[in-house]
Amino acid sequence: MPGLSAQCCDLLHIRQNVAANVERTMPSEDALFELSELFKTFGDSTRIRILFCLFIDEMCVCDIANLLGMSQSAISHQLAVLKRQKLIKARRDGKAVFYSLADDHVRTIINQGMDHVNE
Amino acid sequence: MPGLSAQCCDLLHIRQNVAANVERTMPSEDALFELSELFKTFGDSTRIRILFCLFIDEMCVCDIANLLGMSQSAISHQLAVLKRQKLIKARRDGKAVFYSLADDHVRTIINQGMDHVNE
DNA sequence: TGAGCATATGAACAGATATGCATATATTAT
DNA sequence: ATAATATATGCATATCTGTTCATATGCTCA
Repeated sequence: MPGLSAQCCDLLHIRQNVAANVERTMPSEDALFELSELFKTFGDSTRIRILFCLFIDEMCVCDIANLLGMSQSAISHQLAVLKRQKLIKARRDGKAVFYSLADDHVRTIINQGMDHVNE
Repeated sequence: MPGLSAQCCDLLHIRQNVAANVERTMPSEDALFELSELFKTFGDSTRIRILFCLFIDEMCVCDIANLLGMSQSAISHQLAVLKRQKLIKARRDGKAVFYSLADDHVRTIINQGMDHVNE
């Protein structure tokens, strides 16, 4: 097959249906972007530690900062990231803002990741 | 309570058991590192697209590069990242190296993420 | 052995990102 | 209103990361 294997091994051509299946099952560009953004959000140990705090109970910024031994600013920045991704929600009570998990999906995803790590 | 609320609201002190529960359930530093590294690996749309390819079938580097319209080098680098995380495995067949999913855990985690995105 | 193809890899660079610092906003109490 | 506290946010920066380019390695065939 001259011409077909110009810049690649021609093994793909042997299984043409594979390429079609990839095309069919590959999510849209938007979905791929959102998916990777979601995982990127989990891909930072500070944010993961924040989520483990919120697994226990809702907490204000300062509580989290104290528990994790980090600055208020660092925590607030990361809470903003988590909120932008709709993984957590905020509730103001006087001067304090209490953060909590947006839904239990978050817990499921993290636990799934933990399962993979623990083995 | 003078002294106790020096650098933070003292709300945490009201629920002392919360702090204890956080301590108890927070994974070790090593586990947190591995967990965030795992999610970090999923946090790139190129790597996710590679995984969606491998959901269909094992593939050589060049197949993937062609399917995704990216350079051989870029794909090879990302395959190395995925392999370092033990998410995929490699099998050499002559000049080609075929990559495939290491286990079905990968599929589960990605699907879980997709569920969260699709709603 | 040498040519050619598939893949791996190191260096460099551009773009992203987590944190600290300074400061703004919001709420409460005096 | 003023002060004090809790949080948010813009900017600067050091670090990390994805891609490209050039080249090395590994395999096959003539």
